Amino acid sequence: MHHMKKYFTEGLIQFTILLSLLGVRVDVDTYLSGYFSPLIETDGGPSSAFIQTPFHHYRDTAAGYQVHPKCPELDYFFTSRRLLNEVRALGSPARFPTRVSAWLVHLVPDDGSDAGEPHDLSGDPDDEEINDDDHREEDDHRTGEGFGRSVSHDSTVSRPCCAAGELSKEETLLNQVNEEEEEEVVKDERGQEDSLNQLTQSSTLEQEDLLGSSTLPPPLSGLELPPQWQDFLSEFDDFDSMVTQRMSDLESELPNPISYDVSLQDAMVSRRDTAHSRPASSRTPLFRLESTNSSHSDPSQSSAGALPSSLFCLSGNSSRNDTSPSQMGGYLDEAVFDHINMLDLGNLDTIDPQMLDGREGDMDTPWLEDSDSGLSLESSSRSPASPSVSSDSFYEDEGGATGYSSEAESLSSKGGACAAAYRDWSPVNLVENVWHDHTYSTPQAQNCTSSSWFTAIKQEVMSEDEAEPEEMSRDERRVQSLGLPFSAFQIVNMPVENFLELLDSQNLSGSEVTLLRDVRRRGKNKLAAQNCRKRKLDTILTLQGEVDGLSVKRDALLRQRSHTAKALSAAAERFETLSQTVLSQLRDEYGHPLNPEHYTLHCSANGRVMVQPRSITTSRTMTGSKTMKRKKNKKP
DNA sequence: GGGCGCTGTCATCTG
DNA sequence: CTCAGATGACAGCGC
Repeated sequence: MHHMKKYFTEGLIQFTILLSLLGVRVDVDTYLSGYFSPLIETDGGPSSAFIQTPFHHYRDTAAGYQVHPKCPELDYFFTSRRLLNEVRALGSPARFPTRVSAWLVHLVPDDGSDAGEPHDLSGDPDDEEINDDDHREEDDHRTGEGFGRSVSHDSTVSRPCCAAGELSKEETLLNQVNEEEEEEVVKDERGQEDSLNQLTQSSTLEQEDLLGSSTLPPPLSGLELPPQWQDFLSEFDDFDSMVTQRMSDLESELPNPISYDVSLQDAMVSRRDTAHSRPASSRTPLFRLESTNSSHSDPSQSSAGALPSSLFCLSGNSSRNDTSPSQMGGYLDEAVFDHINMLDLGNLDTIDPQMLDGREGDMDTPWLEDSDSGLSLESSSRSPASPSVSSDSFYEDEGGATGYSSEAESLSSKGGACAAAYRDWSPVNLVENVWHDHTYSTPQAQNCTSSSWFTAIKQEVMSEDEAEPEEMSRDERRVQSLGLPFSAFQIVNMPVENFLELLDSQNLSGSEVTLLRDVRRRGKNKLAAQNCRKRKLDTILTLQGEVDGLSVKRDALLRQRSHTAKALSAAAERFETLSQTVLSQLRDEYGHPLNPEHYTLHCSANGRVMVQPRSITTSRTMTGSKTMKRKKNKKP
């Protein structure tokens, strides 16, 4: 019945696709809701694909396990789904290039050779999940096997032209894989999982082994033992295992010495979140991912409607339309996003969403907001073309700085005037990112010619004059008193060549030149001082975190030492009790019971247990101590 | 009024 | 040498 429904559904989809190609829209969601994920028709015309928008549903049916893989009419469906998979794979930059290059090349007509037997991959849903999950996880490591398998599942759609020979062989082989082999694969994967689990448990086992090896020696050997000895030795074994168990308990009782490991960035993020009330939508992990992608992607590509830009559209809609979290989770793969967010790129969420949408920022954003001198903190690292801005800086710098780098890069790549780039700097972003920014580059207009720069700045000043004047600093007033069409902020942040050109072109006197130089120097130094202080605070916080972590670790070690000492004391006490019990049951050559005060049990290194007079051990200990003392005396 | 934190500024060093 | 950045020290200001 299940297969009949599947085939009927496939026929329905085929018919629907044909109708859609003719321009007739058919809603099959009502039927497919219980079988496929809802199909949403895109507006891209006949070439558009049916997209299973909820990625989680899509993931559950990934690789066509529940869809008949041999329906050529489903090419678009599979292609779109594969592309969506690639979009989702954007979370892992290492995966994306390989698989996209394999899928976007050309379409090979189906020769029917592999259309005979569909893979019976839809039989066991558990296997599907395992295959799907493992496939995604193993892509990073087992590119050959994982890729081959993925190709085999979608072999009716298209074939990768790169490494075609190899893949086609694998494909042919894999098409002949029967159900048993699939089960074996699943078993192997489960075995790998088990091995992984074993690996994760290995450390624990090693610890237990170490603890076990540290216990008392094995039972008596080489002695003729009476029945009482056998009982004693069995009890001794129990004691041995008890000590081991106790040590294991101690290990389990001990908490993780480092109960938390909060990075400075996390601390800064949490601090920022509490200190600034930003819209929640702009701080969601969803938005982080897209910011990350935007940083990775070439602006030209993103503007050309590449995959990242489509993500931006998702972002914009979701953030603007008040999408519920569940809906967000339905549209995007949190697993991928979490993976991305773990890449120390979380602070990219502070990029203005309007920037990501390619829209112009707030044109009336005042630069001089919170500084009485007019040289706002936000000016730091807000250059549209700072010398440090490069695509490589994304990987080298810390997140906040990188976010600005990408932002500035996108701005400069738009080819707009530098003034427009200045206007697009939202001061709010820097206020939040200053905790992450350790480059603290100053804004500069590197890519602008001098004339265009002056023009842009003058236009900006004109627009700025229309805005309400903030409380001006001394330097700001001094600059304005000179009648220059520049603010102190601009004088501070303009490139040095532009500044020199300004000094030459304005026919300034010596004192005026000195004043402008001082204004520029003070402004830069002010920013430097702010950055320096923040850096110092970061260092203090980092060190404080390290101190806290080390303190926790020290406490755990002290507790562990206490527990170990107690266990050792208990073991010694137990050993003494057992020794007395054994000695009381032993007889000397005259049949007299051994006095426990005069004899003791000695456990040798080879596992033998011998009865020795206490005087011998005492004398041995004495001689040993004397030898040690002699050696110590000889050393100096 | 003194303490404290923040901020701007200066001097100096470094790259 | 110039410039930019970093940093210690100091002063002013507000709480």
